[in-house]
Formats: sequence, C-alpha cells, structure tokens
Amino acid sequence: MNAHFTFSPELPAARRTRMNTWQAIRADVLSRIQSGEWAPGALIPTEHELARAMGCARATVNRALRDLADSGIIQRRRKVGTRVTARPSRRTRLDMPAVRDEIEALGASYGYRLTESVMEPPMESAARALQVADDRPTLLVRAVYLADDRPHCCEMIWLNPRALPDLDRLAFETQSPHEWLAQNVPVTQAQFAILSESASGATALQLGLAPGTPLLVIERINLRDGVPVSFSRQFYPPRYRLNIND
Amino acid sequence: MNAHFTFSPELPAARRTRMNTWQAIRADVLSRIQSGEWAPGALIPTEHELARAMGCARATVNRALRDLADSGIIQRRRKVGTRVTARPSRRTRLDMPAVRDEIEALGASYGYRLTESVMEPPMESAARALQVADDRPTLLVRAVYLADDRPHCCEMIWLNPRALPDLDRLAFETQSPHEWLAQNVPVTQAQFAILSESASGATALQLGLAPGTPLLVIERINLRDGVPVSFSRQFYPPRYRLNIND
DNA sequence: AAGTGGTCTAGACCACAGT
DNA sequence: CTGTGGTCTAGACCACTTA
Repeated sequence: MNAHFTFSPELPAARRTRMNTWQAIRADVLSRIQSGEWAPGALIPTEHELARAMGCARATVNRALRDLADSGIIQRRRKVGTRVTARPSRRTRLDMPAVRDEIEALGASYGYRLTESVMEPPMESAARALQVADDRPTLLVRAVYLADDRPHCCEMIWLNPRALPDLDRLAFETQSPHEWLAQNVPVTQAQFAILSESASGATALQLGLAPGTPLLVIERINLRDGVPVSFSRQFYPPRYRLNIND
Repeated sequence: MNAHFTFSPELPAARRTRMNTWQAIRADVLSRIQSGEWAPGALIPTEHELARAMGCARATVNRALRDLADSGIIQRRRKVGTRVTARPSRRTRLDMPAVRDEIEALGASYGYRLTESVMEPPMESAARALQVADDRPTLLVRAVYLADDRPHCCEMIWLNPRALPDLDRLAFETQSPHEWLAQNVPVTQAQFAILSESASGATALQLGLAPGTPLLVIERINLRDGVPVSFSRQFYPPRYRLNIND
C-alpha cells in the first residue's frame, strides 16, 4: 500500500490540500454532497469503503464523519449506515455569555444595580419553571445591568431556597445572582427560551423606555443534577441584537 | 506515581461506571473541576499525565478533553497546557429549523402563501446584509407561513440576482424561497440575528395582530462561498418561544 | 447471524508557542 | 530547543440494529 503511493502519486483533486487530514476527508465528503453526487436521503459509502478509497485509516474517516454528523449534514446509524440529511436544519453553536462579558465585549464598563430582593410566592410561570408549589416562598431578585452607567438590560430572577440552603439574600447588594451562582453552585445544565414581550411599567422605567416598547426576553433555568435552582428573565431593549454566526 | 496506583487499585467513584471510556474520563475531569479540586483559571495535568494516572491511552484523554473544550469548560493551548475556563459562558447547540419542520413538529399542517414578489431597490439594512448598492434592484418576496391555515409567522426575504443567475420570480408562487434555495443553491454558511420589534401595519395584518404588537424577529443571511445570496426577516407573534436545551 | 458505526490502544510524527 | 496539544495509523473489540 505504501508502494502504491510511491509509484502513483496521483490523488483526487479535492484532497490535494496537504495530506490525509480529517478536515480534508470532511471537505471531500461535503463537496460530494453539495455537488449532488450523494443526494439527500441517500446512503454514502461505509467507513471501511471510504478509508480504502481515500487511502487513510478508518479512524480518520470516522473523525470526519462524526464532525459532519455533529453539524447535522449527515445522520449515522449502526448497521444501517450513513445517510445524507434530507432537509437539514442549520445547526450552530450558541454562546450565552454572562451579561458582564457581553457588556465588556462592547468596550463599556460593567455596572450592576439591585432593585428589589423579596421572599414571596413566585408567579405562576416561575413556579412551573422551578417545579415548586406556587404558595411556597422563593427569593425574587430584580436588578439592572449597566453599560457605562446606562441601562443595558434588566432582570428578574427567582431562586429556589430549598435547592440553595446557603442562600443569603444580602449577597446580591453588589454581586449579580448569576455571578453568585457561578461561584457557589455547580450548575450542570441550563435551558433557555427566547421570546418577545411588551415592556410593563416597572421594566420600562428601569430601562428608560416607554411602556409597551417591544423587548427581547431571554428566559433561563439553571439546573443542578436535574433540580432547578433558578429561573431568570432578562429584558433587552429593541436596539439589542443576539448575533449567531455559523 | 504509577506505583501508587498499582498498589492502591481504588478509583474515584466518579469513573467506576464501567471502563476507560472517554465519557468516563470526561466525567472524572468535570467532577474535579466542579468540586474545585482544579480551580477556574488553573492548569490541569497534561494529557500524558492524565493518561498515565487513569490508565488509558492518550487518545482517549484527548477525546475527553476535546469534548470539554468544545463545551467551553476548558481551554487548550499547545505548549502551555489546558486551563479551566475562568468565567465560562454557557455554550450550547442551536438548531435553526426550517419553518416547515417547525410547523410539522407542532403536529399542524404546513401552509405557504405568497403575498408579494417585486424587483426593486432593497431597503438599507437589506443592501448592507447583501453587500450590494442600495440602488440595484433585488427581488423582494413576502410570504406568510400557515399552521393549520392560521398564520404562524411571516417573512420578508431579499434575493440577490447577481449571485443567483437562474432566479425565477415565478418560482415562489407555491414554494417558499428557503426551500427553493435549499434545493437549488449550495448554501455554505449562514448568519443569524435575533431581536424584538413592533409589528408594522402590513406585518400586523398578515399575522392577524394589532399594530404595535411586539414581535420576535429572526434575521438570516445565507452565504455561498462567502457571497451573500439572501437576507430574510421572519416575524413571530408573542406566543412563539424559541427553546434551547443544553 | 452479520454488518455497521463507536471506541480504545500503543505508538508515531507534526504544529505551534514559549524559552 | 523543548514541551504541549493535534492528529494519523493499523488493528482490535464492542454495541447496536436489522434481517
């Protein structure tokens, strides 16, 4: 096999970039898919066949195909094979940054102002998110995040005292609940929802907007080992854009 | 150090699940990070050291650490080593589904209605997105997507005729521009932005909402080999939630 | 029962970035 | 130069799923 390459150094054009890197294999496979040679819904060759055809180890093919599967371009099933996704959705990475990072990335100085901190029964959606009865008191914290002393977004966050025994409602005078959580609670999982909502009176006031202004709302549930520890709603003014690059 | 492990076969509980799988290695490393044994910002042992300590091949350790790096838990740099991310943002996967899939996932029947299809100079934001002069005509298509014959969302999409030579403005009577693109143009990359906006008169009418209702707007730029081919704005009513699970 | 992808190994070489 | 992560190889065994 070595001898083969020694005597016939011709290689398929698509992978002449450098060598048998998994990126080259991925590019080759991807180009065959995009050219229509391997049509949507069809099976592509097995790893063994590809490895033979490309003259590389199967592990390398596997690495390339796994990457394509992660991107949603292909779908793999044991015993069945690898299929080109029929109508691929665009799968991408999304970083949900901490608000502090978001503000500092703008080149602005980060500021935090606590507005309210009360122990009271949660509103219905919060009770549902935290999976607690809606007559059990939870800690509701309201705060405004400032970029160069101007409102960037504001937040309501409910904290579940049963899941957070060492919760101290005085901790949030100067530190945001999210940062406190990051330092004190090993959050293992998070769930998000993004939606649109009209600014209510209090929220509008905090953001310096007219009531009824459309807001972008990012909801977040933090879980520790499957148990919800917090539910937050962050409100962003219309000028805000959540950017996602493929 | 080998001797230590040889004479005391006790292993940390976290990786007694089964064997030396990369998932077990990842779980072990993750638990050490979450327990604070390896603090944020600190260097963790090298791959060689971990492989020796865990009694597995370096490739297995590499697989585990690469996965953690993909999740943003750790950061790796050649020659310097692997560091625990100081203030990790939540990094997750996001599927931007085709509207058809979105509707059918609700168990509803998909419908599409073309509202307008005109060749005209693009509005300023569309010209910027498509990187064309704003006095050059582009094809603007407006449409409504229906779930069980009720408006699900509506859309404006600008198509760049210079990048799409075989563009046929009659193609969109029965087929949505996105599906036409998916079948006819190898889109290699996409950029998204999510924001909030008030419903204008025409949009409100199409969605059956009062003008001024807050809408969720998803903007999308499709690129082929770095060249923008389309720019779309999809408008969703307040009942819509974009859900993201970690 | 058989065929496919999923993974592990032990070793090797390379690319990159500090020193 | 040196040490770190990044990758490739050839082979092996396993897990899952369909027939």
